Amino acid sequence: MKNHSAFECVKSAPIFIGLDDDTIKKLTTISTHQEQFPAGTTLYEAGSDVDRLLVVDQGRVKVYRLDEDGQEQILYFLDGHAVDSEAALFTESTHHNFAETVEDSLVCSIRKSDFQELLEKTPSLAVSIINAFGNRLTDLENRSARYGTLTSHDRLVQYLEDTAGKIGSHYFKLPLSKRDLANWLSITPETLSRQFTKLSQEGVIEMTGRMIRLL
Amino acid sequence: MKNHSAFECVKSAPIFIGLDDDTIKKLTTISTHQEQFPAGTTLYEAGSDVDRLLVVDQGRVKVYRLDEDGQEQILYFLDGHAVDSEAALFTESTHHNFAETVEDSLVCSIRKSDFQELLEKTPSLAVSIINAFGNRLTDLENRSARYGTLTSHDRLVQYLEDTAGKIGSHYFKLPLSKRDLANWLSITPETLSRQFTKLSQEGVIEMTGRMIRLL
DNA sequence: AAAATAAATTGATAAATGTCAATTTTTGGA
DNA sequence: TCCAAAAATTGACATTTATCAATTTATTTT
Repeated sequence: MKNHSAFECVKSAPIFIGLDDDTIKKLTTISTHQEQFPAGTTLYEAGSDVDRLLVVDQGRVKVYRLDEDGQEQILYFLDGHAVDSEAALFTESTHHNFAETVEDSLVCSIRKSDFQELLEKTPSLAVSIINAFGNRLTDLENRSARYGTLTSHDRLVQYLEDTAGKIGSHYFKLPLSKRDLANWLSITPETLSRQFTKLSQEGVIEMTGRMIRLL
Repeated sequence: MKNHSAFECVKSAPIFIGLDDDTIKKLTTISTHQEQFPAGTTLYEAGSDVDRLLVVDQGRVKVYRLDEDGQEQILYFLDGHAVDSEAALFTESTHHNFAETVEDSLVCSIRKSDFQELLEKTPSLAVSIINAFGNRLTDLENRSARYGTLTSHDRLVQYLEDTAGKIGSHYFKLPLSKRDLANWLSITPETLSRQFTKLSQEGVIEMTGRMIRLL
């Protein structure tokens, strides 16, 4: 795993896009250096204090919560250079969700208090964050609007098309286990498996293990 | 309909909670005075420019989009003193959604450019907005996490309990038409009707028209 | 590499939800 | 108040999806 500098880690985060290098440098000074976590590491748990802002430099982090039956409900994934705050960096004092790496990941973090202090001094930073939150909101709105009415078949097609678009190729490896994917699409693993079979029969995809080719 | 002053309209908006009166006054100076719209008025359409921030003082506004079949997908409602920005006040230049009053409503608005200017000068305003967006995000996350796996029966119960909680009474009038409610819960009106019948039989509610009593 | 564990698939069945059509109820103007 | 239009309800049926159980395939671990 390539080890970026803390500066690059912060600079490449979408939430900080558009900030001048001076501000980035200020952010870097208050950020911890990168830490490496193996897949399966819990980064925070429901009930723990929200004391820092996470920036995922490399890898993938799954944010989820547990329902009454102890069932995992995946809320979203953090990948690329995503920044997590659980949308609660300012109001909430405790986490409501769980965050766990699903791949080996590099993560740097910024302490909440340091961040708030800097924010008060740097309005352009605030605007960037509002933008980033706005984008997350838009994503979620899209998801709930589209996935709400679609059949499992169409939800899967949507997901595959979205993923191909993001990755920029029609041939890719599923970035999730099929279990997690089923959870993400709010269907059972059995139904997912059947829809994959159906899509193969329909000639929409070719699938070998976790590799998918969209036709 | 009671006609608040523009000051009260702005001050009571959750997004601006915690701001000192000076900042509120500044906001008031750049906000338009209240406008009254009858139910069914379209406030903006997909494709039009995002040029102002809406503050709903009284009434209810439905924000939705149209899918390929021309079907309405309700994204969220703005009521009480909610502020809409379509989460795109800074990044997007055009609306992706439609907004329509579902009750006679009082709305005041703030021009985008004026608002951005003030924001640059007033860090505490930015923090408030980040909080408000964060809350919206949390709401949406809760919705998609909870509603994704629940049956239509349980989704309806959840909704009724949430609504009773918000209104602060176990006896209330549905703030939506049953059509819109079905859409909101991602089920058909027929299924909704059957679930209402079932809840009545189970003794969970008493229903007369749009009046609901939660037992 | 073999054993142990977890993940994925498949089949049979039950439960939930959507669809279509007919009717009743409600709502909003003339 | 009455009438027309929209909304809500109900029934019969088709479709989708979940559930449970059994098996096969992957993935870890020793």
